[in-house]
Amino acid sequence: MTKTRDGFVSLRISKQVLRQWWHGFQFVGHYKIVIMHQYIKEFPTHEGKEITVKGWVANKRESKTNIFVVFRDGSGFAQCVISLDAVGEEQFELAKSLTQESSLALTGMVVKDEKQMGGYELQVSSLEIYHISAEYPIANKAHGVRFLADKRHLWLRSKRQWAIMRIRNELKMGIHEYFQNNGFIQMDSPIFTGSACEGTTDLFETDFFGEPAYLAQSGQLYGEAMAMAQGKIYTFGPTFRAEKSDTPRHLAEFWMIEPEMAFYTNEMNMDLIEAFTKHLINRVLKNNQTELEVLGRDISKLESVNQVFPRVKYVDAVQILQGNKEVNGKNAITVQEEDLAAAKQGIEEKNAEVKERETTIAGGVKKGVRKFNESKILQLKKEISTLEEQCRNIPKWIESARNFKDGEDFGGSDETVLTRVFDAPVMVYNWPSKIKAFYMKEVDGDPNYVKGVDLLAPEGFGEIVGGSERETSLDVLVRKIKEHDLPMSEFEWYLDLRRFGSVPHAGFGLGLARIVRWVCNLDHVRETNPFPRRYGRLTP
RNA sequence: GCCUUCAUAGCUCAGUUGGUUAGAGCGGUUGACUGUUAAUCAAUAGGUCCCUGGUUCGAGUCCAGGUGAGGGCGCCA
Repeated sequence: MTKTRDGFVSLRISKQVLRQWWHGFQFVGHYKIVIMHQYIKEFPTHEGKEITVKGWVANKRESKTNIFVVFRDGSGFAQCVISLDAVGEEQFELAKSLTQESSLALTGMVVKDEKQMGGYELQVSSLEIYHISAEYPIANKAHGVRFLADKRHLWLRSKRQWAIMRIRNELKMGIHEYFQNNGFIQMDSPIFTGSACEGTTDLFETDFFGEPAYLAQSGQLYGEAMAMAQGKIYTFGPTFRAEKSDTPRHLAEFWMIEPEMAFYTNEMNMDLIEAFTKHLINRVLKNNQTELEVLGRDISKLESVNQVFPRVKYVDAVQILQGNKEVNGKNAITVQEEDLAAAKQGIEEKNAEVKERETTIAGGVKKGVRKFNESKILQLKKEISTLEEQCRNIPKWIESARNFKDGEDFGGSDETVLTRVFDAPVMVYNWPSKIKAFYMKEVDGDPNYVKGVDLLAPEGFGEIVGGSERETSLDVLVRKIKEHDLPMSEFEWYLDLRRFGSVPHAGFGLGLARIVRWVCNLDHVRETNPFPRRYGRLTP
């Protein structure tokens, strides 16, 4: 029982229980009874009971005396059976008028049925329609990415998108849980920044009371200030990059998590990254089994996080990438050549199957058999075109990896080639100073390298975390700001952190979209955000 | 910005060496069917073949330019 705002006491109660209690129930004082509906996710606890659920029609199949509604209520999907006998003619006629995405309340008995997703179905005794949906544009079949992106506000209702958003939510909960349980304080870094430290080309400019202001690309420097006050902190907020990056890994607006820890070395930083990542993935594995199943995710690939993450120095990673150094008997270049050969063979096999199925159809078969073969052929052709794209790309990747110049940053394909030789996520550390940011601490005795670390996800997903130990010396920092040709005046407040009790500290940044993409095995980050903002897409 | 593939019904796609009246499935509508899993079966409506120009007796199909999209790369505290 909970007290409502108007001073009444509300009581969660089902219709059936209410009916049982009705005669013996005494109204004493100011009580109000609120009849609550239930949720599909709770079906197991309602087995054998009559309950009401409220939601939408995801799909409908109809026969003379039965209507099967695949019903969704946000908490899950379940089949609801409306039979003529149970609801009577009038309500059955009403049910016939239901279209995809019509909204309604269904009352009925929860019954176990192993064939159903979730293991239960609802045998409906009555229904109440809220709204009959107009013709719904998204059918229960394949659509193109452009069409779906235009219909994002509706696409979110699809089972696959439902699963992704739930996993995204679980990851966010896991992030807060991990940090809160480990002594971190969450801080909110500013979104408006007044200074354009490194030029304005990658920044979104806005008008701040007549002054130019820019949307934040990172909260890290502010996080460092807060870490000097609170010890261990993390930011969790939106960041904005105006780069014209049209790749499956980039968004113009994305959510970033940036922990910063006083008295942490890069070693400790890497330990944290590893423990943190393990926590997140294991939490999803435990709590999102249904969602992972909807996505068809290979669980064993995610379970690989429970191994020790390999830690590879940049110089060794370069050797591995160029094919000069093997990992567990695997050569990066050879693995790519094998992938290429496998793709070519796959194309041949699939082409042969297409021909075989076309011959079957040409022979004259029943409509059902023909349709089955036709849809198979369509699917095969799609798979073939994916493989053909691989055949075009892999040789370029091999070329790029072989000719990789020591001292440069890894490109998207280089990360893919590198991670293919590892089963677990891999950490690359001690990067060349030239390609990394000014605030990274130089490796002791070798100023050509800095104590930075990138976490690369397996299966070709690439960088999801970037971090480093921060430079502590005022003199070195001043020198580096000059070397990077940055405006010293903008960093005066940041340099104060090195003037007043400077300490060793480290931190990292995690892109939420990137980890969602990896966990859900998505081709593109555009599916990771409810309404993604990226180069070439601002609506809906 | 570069490379590459593509643009045909509301959606996903066929459309042969250029040939006369433009094809299927899904979705919509109507009807049939006692348990379906993207149900099935029968019927029905639905088209500026992206745009502009060219070659040709004839262009959805060939050529040139444009526009838009997919994939790869680049850019990328």
